[in-house]
Amino acid sequence: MSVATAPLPIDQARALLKALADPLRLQVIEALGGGERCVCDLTSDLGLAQSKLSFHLKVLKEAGLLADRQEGRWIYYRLRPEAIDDLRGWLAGLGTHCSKPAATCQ
Amino acid sequence: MSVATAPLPIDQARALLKALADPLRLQVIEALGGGERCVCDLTSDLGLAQSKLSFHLKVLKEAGLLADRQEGRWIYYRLRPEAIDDLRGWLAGLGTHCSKPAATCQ
DNA sequence: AACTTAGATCAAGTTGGGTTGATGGGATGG
DNA sequence: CCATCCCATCAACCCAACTTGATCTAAGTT
Repeated sequence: MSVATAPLPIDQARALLKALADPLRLQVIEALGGGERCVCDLTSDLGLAQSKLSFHLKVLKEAGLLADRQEGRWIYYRLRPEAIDDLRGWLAGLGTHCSKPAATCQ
Repeated sequence: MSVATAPLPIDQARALLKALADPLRLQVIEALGGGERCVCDLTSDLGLAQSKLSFHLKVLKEAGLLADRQEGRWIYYRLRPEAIDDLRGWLAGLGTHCSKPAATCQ
């Protein structure tokens, strides 16, 4: 069983959504969905300019979606599934009361 | 119990994320989380210019996050929780294999 | 120490997308 | 009809964020 996470503040939810809402970053996320990778592998797999990938990795990391570690001169990035779970939990709260009928305008 | 939804194509996931990744649209989503509302109420509740709200409602609707209906001269918008569930399901698939260790670079 | 490689950072250029104000169009009421 | 209200649409403007190419730093190598 999973531990219930505290409800995400809306600003943090938005930061996660914004970080994910980029086609290139989603490719990175999907690539890392298969496991930890070093930057050089991501660069060649996705066919990206090095500075471009570095820019997007930073965005994802600052949003809390990625973690990294250094080993020699290589840096390995991995997903932080907690961040994704937090966002999923936040999204779950949205639809719960939405079927309440509107007060009729007049 | 809920019916299992087909896995979302990545482009559609991105469209949903992009639509949600805006502070104003998130306010709209939250407001509609409480139930259906007409545009005039949303305009006054959120203190928005009418054309601005209309623009964002269109974005959300085209992403599949909102549905609307007309009644006289008023138009009521409501959340489509299926869209949110689809996105949640897509996010759930991301973290499942991400703990696989990286192949060591050398 | 000099060189090479992995990756981050920076400045300049470009653009997608949000904002603003005005106009258009359908529905109701007088 | 004519006026009014609700909402969508359009054009012009503006800006945050992405891209590009160059430079910088740190770790290894010789």
